[in-house]
Amino acid sequence: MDFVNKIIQGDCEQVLKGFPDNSIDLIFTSPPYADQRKTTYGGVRPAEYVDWFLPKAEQFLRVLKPTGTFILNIKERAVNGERHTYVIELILKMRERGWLWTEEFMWHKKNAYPGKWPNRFRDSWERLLQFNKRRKFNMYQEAVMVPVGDWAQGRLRNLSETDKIRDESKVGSGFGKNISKWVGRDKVYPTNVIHMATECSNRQHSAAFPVGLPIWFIKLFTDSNSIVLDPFIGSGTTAAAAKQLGRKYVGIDINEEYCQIARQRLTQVQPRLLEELEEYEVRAMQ
Amino acid sequence: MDFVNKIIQGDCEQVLKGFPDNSIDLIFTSPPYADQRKTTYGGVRPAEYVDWFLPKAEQFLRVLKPTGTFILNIKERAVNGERHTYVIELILKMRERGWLWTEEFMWHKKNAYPGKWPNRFRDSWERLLQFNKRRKFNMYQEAVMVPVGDWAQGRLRNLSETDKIRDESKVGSGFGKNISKWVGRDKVYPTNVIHMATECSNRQHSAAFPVGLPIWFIKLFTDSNSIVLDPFIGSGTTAAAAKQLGRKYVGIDINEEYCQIARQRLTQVQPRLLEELEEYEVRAMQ
DNA sequence: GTTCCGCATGAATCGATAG
DNA sequence: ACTATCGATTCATGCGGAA
Repeated sequence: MDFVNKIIQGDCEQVLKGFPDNSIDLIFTSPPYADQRKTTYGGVRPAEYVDWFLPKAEQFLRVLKPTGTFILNIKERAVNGERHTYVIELILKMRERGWLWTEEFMWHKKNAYPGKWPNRFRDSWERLLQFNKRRKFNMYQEAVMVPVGDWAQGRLRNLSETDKIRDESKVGSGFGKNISKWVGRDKVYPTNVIHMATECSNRQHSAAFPVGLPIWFIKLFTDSNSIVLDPFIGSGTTAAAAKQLGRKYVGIDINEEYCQIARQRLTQVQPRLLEELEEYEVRAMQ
Repeated sequence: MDFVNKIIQGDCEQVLKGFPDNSIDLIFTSPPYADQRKTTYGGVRPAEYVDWFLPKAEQFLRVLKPTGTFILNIKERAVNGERHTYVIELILKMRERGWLWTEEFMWHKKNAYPGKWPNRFRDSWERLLQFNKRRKFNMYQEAVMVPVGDWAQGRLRNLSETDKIRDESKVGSGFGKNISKWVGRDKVYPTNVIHMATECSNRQHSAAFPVGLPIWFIKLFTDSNSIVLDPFIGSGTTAAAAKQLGRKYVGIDINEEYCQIARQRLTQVQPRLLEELEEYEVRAMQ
C-alpha cells in the first residue's frame, strides 16, 4: 500500500497496473472531456473517446473492491448541432465489460457558462454516473443527511440580510436548499439531483468541479478506513476532499504540473473535526 | 386536416399512417413507461421497449415538418439494481433511423415521490429528449425567458433603496437611468434544466407531468399557427396546454376511457389572454 | 467589523473564414 | 469535403477594495 496518500504522475492506465486487485473503495473522477483542455491534456476526439476510456475503465474495475463504487462525472459535447453519443455508448460498453450501471445522479450547475445560440440554451447540468462491481455495495445514506444542530441555529441567527438572500440563490444539494428550511427538522434524505455551483472565480485553484461534490460522494460511499482514488486528479480537489474527511487518497495525473499543484494544495488541507466539517459542508453547498 | 383538434382512439402507429407527411410542428409526449401502467397499456417489458417504440418513432418522423421538433419525456426504470439501458439504446437506434438528437433537457421534479431504498435515493429528475429532422428548426427563445437570478434581485432591492433616497434629495436626477439599466436586464434566457413540481392529487386527471411542461415546450417550439401532437395523450394534458396557448392539437390514445377523459377536460379549457398566461406560468413554475 | 459594489472568470457553441 | 482557428454571444459567482 505504498501508493496511499500520494499524488502520482503518469498515465493512470499504466500506473494502476502496479496496484493490487480490490484495493480501492471509491473512484471519483472527472476525466478530460472530449476536445476539452487541449493545452494540458492534448484533447481526445469525440469519435475516439470510448476507445480511449475503456482500457482505463478496465483497470478501474480491477482495482475497485467488490463493495466499492465508481462515480464518473462527464457530459457530452454538442457536435454539428447534436449532442454526441460517446457518453451513452460508453455506458453500454462498460456494462458489456462487467460494470453495473447503478444510477445516474444529476449535477445541476447553477452558474452555467453564458452564451446564446439559435438552436440551444446554456448547458446547465452534468452527469454523475454511478457504476458498481456488485449489486451489494457500501452506502452510508445517513452520512449525507443534514443534521440540525446548535451551530446551524447560531449561524442562521447571525446571518445578515444579504446572506439570507444569497443563501436562497446559492445552492444546497438535495439535502436542504437553504439554512432556514432546516429549522425544526431533524434529518432529510437527499435525492439524486445535486445543486451546486462551479468554483469559477477561485483564484487559489480553479477546478472543474466544486470540492463539495467529491465530499458528498465520499461521505455517501466510504467510511473512515477507506481509500479514495481519482485517476485524473487535476488540481487535487478529490484528494483534498478525502483528506478533509479523514480518508486515504490516491491521485494520478499525466501532467506533472498539475501533480505539483495538487501536492502543494494538499499540504494546506488538514482533516477537520466533525463540527468544522458540518459548517464547511454548509458553506461548500451554498 | 380533419384530424385537427381531435382526440382519436387507436394505436398511434396505425392512426398516424392516415396522416400526411410533414404536417405536425411539435410532438410532445410521455409514452407509457416500461412495465408500468400495466392495467391500461398492457405493459411493455424493458427488454422489448426499443422494438416497441421504433416503428412508432418512424411515423413520428414522417408526419413531423422539417422545421418541427419531437420532445420525448422518458426515464429508465431501475431493474435488478441497475438503471435499464432501453432509453439510451433508443437514442442510438433513432439516430440510425434519421433522427437528430439535438439536446437533452432535464426536468427536475421538485416534489419527487418520497421513499427509501438501501441502494438508491429518490429519483427526482426525468429526461426530456429533443429530436429533430434537420439542424435548422423553429425555436422561439424569447417566448420562454425567465426573470433574472436572485443575485440581481438582492442587488436590485438594495439599488432601489439607494435610488429612493436619491429621489428625495435630488429631484429626477439619476433615478430613471439607474432603474432603466436594470429594466433591460430583468429577463434572461433559461438553461436546459427545468424546475417544475409534479402535479399531486389532481382528482380530475392524474397526469404523468404538470401542464406547465408542455406549455413551456409549446411556447419554445411553436407559433400560433402550429399543430401539436401527443400520440400518447392520456388524460389530455398536452392538448390542454396547446388549446390554452391557442395552438391546434391532436391527441391519440389506445385507451377509449382516457380519450373520453381528455375530450371532457378539453371542453373546460379555453385559450387564455396573455396576462392570464403569464400568471399561470408563474404558478406552474413555483 | 459589516456590508456593498465592481469586475474577472468560466468542461460552451455556432458560424464564418482560412488552409 | 474536412479540419483548425477566431469572434460574438451571455450570466451566476466569489473575490477584493471601498464605504
